[in-house]
Amino acid sequence: MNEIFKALADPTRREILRVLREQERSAGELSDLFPLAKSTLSGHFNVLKAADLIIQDKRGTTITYCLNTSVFEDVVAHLFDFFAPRETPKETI
Amino acid sequence: MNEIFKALADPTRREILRVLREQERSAGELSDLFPLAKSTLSGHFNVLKAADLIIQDKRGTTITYCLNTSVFEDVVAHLFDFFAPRETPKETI
DNA sequence: TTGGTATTTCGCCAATTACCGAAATACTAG
DNA sequence: CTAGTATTTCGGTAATTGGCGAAATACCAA
Repeated sequence: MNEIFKALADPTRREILRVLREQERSAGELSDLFPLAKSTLSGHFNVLKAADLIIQDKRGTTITYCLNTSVFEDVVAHLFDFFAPRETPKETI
Repeated sequence: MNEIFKALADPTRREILRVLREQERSAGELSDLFPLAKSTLSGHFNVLKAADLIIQDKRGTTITYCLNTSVFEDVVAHLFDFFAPRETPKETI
């Protein structure tokens, strides 16, 4: 979970996730949307992959990334770790 | 919102929030719970304060910190920015 | 005012991070 | 195999970050 929060700390990576929320895109398409070097974007993809926030799909020389929404609940659950009211434990009964 | 995600990126700060979720505590009490220099903890409090994640209450020489749960919904809402299914826009109608 | 306690600020350091351009890798049509 | 495209890896840099100890600040009882 630390990886996820670390990944979300960077605004560019959050923007990448926002874009992928609309639809999956190739590395090239993503790089066209950001004023950054392709190598930089590649590094960001690695961080997001390591955090399981995106999924990579290789087709020939093209790599497509899509959002991994299944981690969403995990993130929210962990947010409850420090944001939920103290009465939460009882309410779960 | 960038401040919040930046604040949440550090495990120590997340732990601080977890502790404050149980109950508010003074800077000294918090520092007793972490194997870190008081100055380091003070730095962490500053980050959390800047992100509006905690609220500071001064009483004499004692400073008490408590969790600011009102930002929780904001955080979750922003999580929807990149995690919500693409159908969300319609469902909000 | 002094001394003691509570806490923050400051200066320094090592590690990490985001960014870049060049080089390398992966793939494929011709 | 070659050339071209797609993408990543690599090495370098500047900025940021988390940690520390010392100094400074804030407060208050005596």
